[in-house]
Amino acid sequence: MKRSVEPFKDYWMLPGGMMTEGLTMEESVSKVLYGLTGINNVHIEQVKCYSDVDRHPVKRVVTVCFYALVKPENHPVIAKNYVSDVVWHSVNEMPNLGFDHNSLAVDALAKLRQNLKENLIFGELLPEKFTLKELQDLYESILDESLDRRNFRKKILQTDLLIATNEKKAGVKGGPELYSIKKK
Amino acid sequence: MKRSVEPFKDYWMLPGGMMTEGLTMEESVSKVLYGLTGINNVHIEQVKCYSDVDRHPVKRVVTVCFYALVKPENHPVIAKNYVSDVVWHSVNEMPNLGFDHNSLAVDALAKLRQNLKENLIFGELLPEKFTLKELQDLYESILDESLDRRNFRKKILQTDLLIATNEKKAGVKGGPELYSIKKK
DNA sequence: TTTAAACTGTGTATAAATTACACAGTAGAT
DNA sequence: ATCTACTGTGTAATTTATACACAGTTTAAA
Repeated sequence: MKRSVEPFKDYWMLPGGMMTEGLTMEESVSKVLYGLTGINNVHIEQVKCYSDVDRHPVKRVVTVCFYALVKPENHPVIAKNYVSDVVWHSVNEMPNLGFDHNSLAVDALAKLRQNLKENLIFGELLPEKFTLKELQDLYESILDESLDRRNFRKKILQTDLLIATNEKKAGVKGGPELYSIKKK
Repeated sequence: MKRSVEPFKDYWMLPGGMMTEGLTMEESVSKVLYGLTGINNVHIEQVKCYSDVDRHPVKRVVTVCFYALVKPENHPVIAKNYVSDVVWHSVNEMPNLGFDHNSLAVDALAKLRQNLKENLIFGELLPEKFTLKELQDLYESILDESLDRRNFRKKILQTDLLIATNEKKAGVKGGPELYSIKKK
């Protein structure tokens, strides 16, 4: 989002704000995100805590960074509060960010990739039931590499994280099987 | 350490305390650790932030957990402040801890293992120059599994993280080569 | 000083995991 | 009815991980 106040006025930055008394960090993060962008009800994951003394030029700010899994079409963004603009940037073509947010973005992306690979956490980025092609497309866009279709399918199925629903997805040629995440 | 005040009086718990104004989280952690146990000048790594509203029964406490790499013989411990005893417990025979510190301990151990494997971070747990045997012993005790000596040696050498010093360790049969961590 | 004990350093064969790759079948679009 | 775009599947080749034994060196003990 673009910041409309000093310091770092007119800089792009990640959405951020204060913790709320009586809420957990996670609840506060969701509240801040909603308050600045209108994005609501999304899955978040903790990245890391930043506490350098001078990371904010005016006052002392300790930040715990989270990333959120947001499907843009589900969440039209609205700039609110001290924000003049909210825009989606490709992770490969990001502007320079204010504060130390370049570091936060790098760390968050690394954590996202790790979580996708190790735990298959993708929140609402896919619907409840999805095809292996859709899952592979998600992997490829997040990891930014292309994967062999047969090997991907083999590997993902033998992890035993998915269950076949015995339904086929309509509207797509080939009539692919729909899968869902196995709940433990 | 054993706590001498309420709440959780006489419970075992991990050393913990308040952040100091003007210090980073890392500096505060070192100061707290020193203030409670006398342990000083050790490598620390961040684990995770905990913010459940009721994790402390009396007041609201948000904690960022760190682990430290401490070689006990280098740091005789002294119970200070509100601590009645400081003792080393094997990770396999730990008492039940007060607050939510059982969770913190589990998460910290997992992070330590991950950091050892992925980044070969072991702080002062080995001397500047060490033998492959000493490194393997460290791996085995932290990971709690035994490793094949030849395969370990092969694997660790091909990571290119170590350099041979062309010195041999005296006082040990076989006259093993000393290695040190390659600084980047 | 000789001998024993405890350790170091090394290579190869086997098993397991990962990678590369092609074609027949199905559903939608024309 | 035909074309197009997609799905679903197996095997061979390569890479990586595992299992395993013996000769050489140094210290400690006799």
